[in-house]
Amino acid sequence: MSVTVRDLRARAGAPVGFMRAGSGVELRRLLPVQPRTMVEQAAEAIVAGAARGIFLPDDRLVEAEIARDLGISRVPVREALRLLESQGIVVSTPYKGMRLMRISNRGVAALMRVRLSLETLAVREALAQPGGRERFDRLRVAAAAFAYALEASDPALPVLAEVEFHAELCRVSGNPSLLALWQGLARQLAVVWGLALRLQGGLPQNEEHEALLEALDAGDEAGAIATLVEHIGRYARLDFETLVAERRRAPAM
Amino acid sequence: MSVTVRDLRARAGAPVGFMRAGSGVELRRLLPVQPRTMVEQAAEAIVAGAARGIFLPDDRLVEAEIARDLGISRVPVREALRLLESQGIVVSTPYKGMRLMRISNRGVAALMRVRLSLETLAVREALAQPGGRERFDRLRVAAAAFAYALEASDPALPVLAEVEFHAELCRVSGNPSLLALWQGLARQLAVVWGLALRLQGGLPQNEEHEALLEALDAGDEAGAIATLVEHIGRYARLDFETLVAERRRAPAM
DNA sequence: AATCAGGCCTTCGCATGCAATATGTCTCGT
DNA sequence: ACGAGACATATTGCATGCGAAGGCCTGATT
Repeated sequence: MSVTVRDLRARAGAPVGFMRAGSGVELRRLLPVQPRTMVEQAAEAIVAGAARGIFLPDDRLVEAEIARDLGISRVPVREALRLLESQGIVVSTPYKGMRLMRISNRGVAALMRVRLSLETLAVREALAQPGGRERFDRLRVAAAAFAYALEASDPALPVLAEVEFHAELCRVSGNPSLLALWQGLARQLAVVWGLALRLQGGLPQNEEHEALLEALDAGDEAGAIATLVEHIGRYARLDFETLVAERRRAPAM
Repeated sequence: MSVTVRDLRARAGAPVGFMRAGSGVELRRLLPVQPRTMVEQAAEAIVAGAARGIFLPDDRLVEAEIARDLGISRVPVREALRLLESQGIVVSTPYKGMRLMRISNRGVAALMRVRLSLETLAVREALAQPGGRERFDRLRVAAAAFAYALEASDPALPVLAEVEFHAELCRVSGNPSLLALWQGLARQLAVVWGLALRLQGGLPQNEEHEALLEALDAGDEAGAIATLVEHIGRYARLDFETLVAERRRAPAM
């Protein structure tokens, strides 16, 4: 039990956007420090817990339990859960509590189609943005970070880096609505990917990032989109349902 | 002040999904009644208030004030605001409070591009669904409801019906992720449309719904998407910034 | 033996209260 | 007069507590 506490707290320090400082605004030395409220930390801890397999899909998320583990009261936990609810990570039934999102193969496939649609738009708008190839520098940094994360011992790091790479793609599109929407999806993806962690072939390859970057540099919209289709389509072919079932039988795996 | 109370409470009864019972599952007589918590009602009341012009873009949303107006405590209001935050309707700065989303012409245009991307996917997936033309019956109902709402005295009704029509479009796509994402956008759209209420040309025309339905019936994907582009592009050409400025000078208008 | 009713227990929903932070104002010194 | 510092107020963030709804177990009844 106390392991869960440590785990959640530890993860809270390495959230989805863990590389924000590195890949973000490099020029401004002192980026404005925003006070991190319990709510955000709780939300990130819950997502991280799900991505880590501490919570499995369709598991019940008991407020009091999470609050105890995080060492805070139920109120910020509730708010965090609400936040996650409208992002589709948890589903709430009044007076019955919250559960982690269910994962079905159909659901993941549908999710990936939506995601592909958003990222296709991101590619189009990124290419339509003014500026030269230096627009994509941050994307290059993210790709490098991903390659680096692949070498790390922690299998969760590539997942985070992968999320960050695609977040950058949406960011360079210059469309704030697009980015916001994608951030919501990213958390769902983090949960899904958490399952596929140890699956060979589940992790994306760095070559695909490079290929995407090359197509972007060349202004090759169709090529970039084709790369995306391939890159994202990979996940839609995995069998998440049996993965969940296995994980439920052997939680330690 | 007590006007605000009444207004918010009244609107809480006619939320964005106000026609859910009518356009929803017709066959099952008794659809399961879910207890409506204060949080949902508060969220809908806030969105409705924004769509009504009670709150203008970038206005501060003081928890205690809203709680007083709604006659509830601050806790559910906070949760509602969190919910809206992750949908982009309000932006929160820790210890400084929540503000309603800002509206800029660029922002609306970007939002509309994202929306168009989602609805394009909706059309594609809806056409790919099995079944005959009866798949779109609910869409037809929504279109009829919109036509009916145009005749109503309340200028807010067509906006709600318009939202509902497009929500149906996403629903018939059979893609739950797509629908969920769109629902989040819908609330932003409700706020934006609230501004354009009295603008001639701001309201959509029913003919476009009919044209879309015809194209869908014919299985004409390109035609349907072209209609959507036209239909949605209409909004991107409005000048929301001066609209907000005018509204702020003459709130009673 | 199966079923249904009743009570208990868990958990959620919301209210109240206090601490923490920001902001406006006022005074004081230069 | 102008700016800096300190106080006062407004508002948010979080904790605690109580009532309410749902689930479960037990036991009585058919």
